[in-house]
Amino acid sequence: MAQLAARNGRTRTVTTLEEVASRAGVSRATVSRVVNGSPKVSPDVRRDVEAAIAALGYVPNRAARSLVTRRSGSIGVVISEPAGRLFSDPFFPRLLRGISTALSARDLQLVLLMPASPADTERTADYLAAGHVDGALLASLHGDDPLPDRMVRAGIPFVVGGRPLRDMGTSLVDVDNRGGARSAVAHLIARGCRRVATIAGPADMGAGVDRLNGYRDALGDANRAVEDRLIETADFTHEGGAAAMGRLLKTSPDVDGVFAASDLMAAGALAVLDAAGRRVPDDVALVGYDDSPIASTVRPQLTSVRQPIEEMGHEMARLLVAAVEGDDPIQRRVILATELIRRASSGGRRQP
Amino acid sequence: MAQLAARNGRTRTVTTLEEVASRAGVSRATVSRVVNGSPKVSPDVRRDVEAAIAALGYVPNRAARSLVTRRSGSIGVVISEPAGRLFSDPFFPRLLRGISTALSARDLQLVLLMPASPADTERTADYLAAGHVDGALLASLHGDDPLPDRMVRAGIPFVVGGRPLRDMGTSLVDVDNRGGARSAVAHLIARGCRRVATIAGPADMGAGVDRLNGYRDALGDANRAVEDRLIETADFTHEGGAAAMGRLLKTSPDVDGVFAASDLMAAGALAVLDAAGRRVPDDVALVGYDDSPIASTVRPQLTSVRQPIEEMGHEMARLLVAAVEGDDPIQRRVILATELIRRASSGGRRQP
DNA sequence: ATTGAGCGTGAGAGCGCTCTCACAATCCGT
DNA sequence: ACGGATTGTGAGAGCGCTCTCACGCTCAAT
Repeated sequence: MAQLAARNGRTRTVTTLEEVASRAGVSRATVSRVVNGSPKVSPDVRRDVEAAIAALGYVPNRAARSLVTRRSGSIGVVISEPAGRLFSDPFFPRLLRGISTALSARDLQLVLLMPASPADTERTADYLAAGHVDGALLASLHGDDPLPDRMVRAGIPFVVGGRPLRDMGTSLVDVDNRGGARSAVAHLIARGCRRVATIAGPADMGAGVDRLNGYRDALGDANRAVEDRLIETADFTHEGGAAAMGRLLKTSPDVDGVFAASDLMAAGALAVLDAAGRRVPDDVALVGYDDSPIASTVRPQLTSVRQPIEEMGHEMARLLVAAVEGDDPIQRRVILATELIRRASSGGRRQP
Repeated sequence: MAQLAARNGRTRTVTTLEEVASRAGVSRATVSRVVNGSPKVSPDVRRDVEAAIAALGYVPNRAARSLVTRRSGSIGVVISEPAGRLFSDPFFPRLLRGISTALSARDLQLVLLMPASPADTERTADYLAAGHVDGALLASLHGDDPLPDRMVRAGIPFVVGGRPLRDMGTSLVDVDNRGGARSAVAHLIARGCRRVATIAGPADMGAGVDRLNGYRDALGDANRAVEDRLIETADFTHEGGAAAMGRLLKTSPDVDGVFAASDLMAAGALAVLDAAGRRVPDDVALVGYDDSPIASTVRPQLTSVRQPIEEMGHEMARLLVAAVEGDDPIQRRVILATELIRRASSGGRRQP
């Protein structure tokens, strides 16, 4: 066995195919076949080889394998989020968990990339384009992100999570933001709200735009006009939501229902309503989005739209693996359904 | 240039050292020296080679390099957290961000591993022990995690983040949980609280134990006795904190100060105090821990202990890189300072 | 002039694996 | 019993890189 002198004086032993082969009395090629599950190995030989592998604790060397197969066995996951949502919302841990379980089932490594600056993004793009990974998952792209273009040019398969504003027709997994928002607003209308306002997300993010459209859809469904004065835009944060609610109370004191495009904004709105002496849900019914932990932390607890985030990660990984392994060049788009979670802030369950 | 037929019909070109060498009119070895920054290359040759590299867009093949250097160029980061804290606290995104920036500056890949079950943990251990990474970072180990043992046996360098309960004397980075808790409780005492209770974290986690000890320290500093009835244990969650506060109000209605070992528990306690008609901070002053987003979301905002989490990630990476690259077998332990953030829940800034 | 050190460069081996191809052994149908 | 298909196995090339070693050159010291 090769003695690999570790840098700290300890010694690590490494077993090679060759050694397994000689112990089992077969050739390297045969051991390779056993390791890779080829069917063309007789049962007795297979048994002997497996015994030798177990006895020696053999583990294939990934680098050597990659060198010849031209596959790295790893997938890049890019999270290019400038701290804001990254640090206030458990979205990314959940997404990563979903991706991780799907990839490890395929014995693929998850290489995490978190560019923190435009220069970083450039380096990330270089890294991915250099072919160091077999494919990439791009989460929460912002408007002008150069990554998709670079990937296309480099010919690296990738899947985008969350619809980017500038949709390029690439493979995509998203949650049904529009449908979720629509059901949230429909719920407020069904509950009896006459003036339903919305605190929309940023207009430069797919989720922001889609949820606003869902709001419009629901009003249309109920044959109501969309009034500009009832639409305020914020940045998904607590402070932004509070400010937007303040503006709303000033311009439209008659609102009796608010759909906030994130729980954080809903919480901010809640604080402002509270301070203004408006009771929730009696005077103003409130619905958030994301069903984040904060939704069940504030009082009253927030009715909110739950998204299948882990499933989204799963699905992204599944699509990418299909693109990498299969000869399937088809662009696929998956939209996952959301679920409205009814809590006290909108008067709980729908009143008949 | 080698034509690499991508599986989707597109074609990718790959440049090798050999091609760069022939274009620059030198040998492979010389190009290798330029790429790796060896000083033994004459300026003119270096210039020619660099020009050829740029012209061909050459990028070294990591697999081939790994095969001979016996370094993978990647670091495993293990987050073995069973969903609870993972999804409610931005701890991990921040830690990952810190680790990521430190590693990418060294051109090391971050391979993320998120075992979701004991079987998964076993596979993760196998993976790491097989030497597929140059080292590992283990975040938030739980009591009986088999990882450290396996790593030691396999001779893979690693650094632990957050003191595990069963401390094995390995390299470690932690925040000063004990000191942070101590300063939080000292703050309550200085503010004039006479009966300071604590809602402690789980006794099977280092952070839980350390923060409880910090509570004891502060009482001792003030020459006060530690009363068991003033110590309730919970699981770091909102619900747990609420339940603990409920018990506390029943057994010790005279409490006028509470130190909760997490913001989530503090928020739960706040809701219960509210419901019980106790005003915060006037009747009961409250301090949390983590300075998570929720601390500034609830009303009144929570005084809390802020931890330098990104720095923790940085430091972990730094230590590991030193262990991997240097011939430094020394076990190092770094404890990072915390900071008390004063807000309304404890009456704001210290009253003179 | 002669030696030796020093420096830049090239030749070539080899890292551990996969995969093609050739070959030997077995099987079938006639 | 015989040719041809089928099956399991081994030999060997080669993936792209690093690294050791030898070689030729220059230059200072003798």
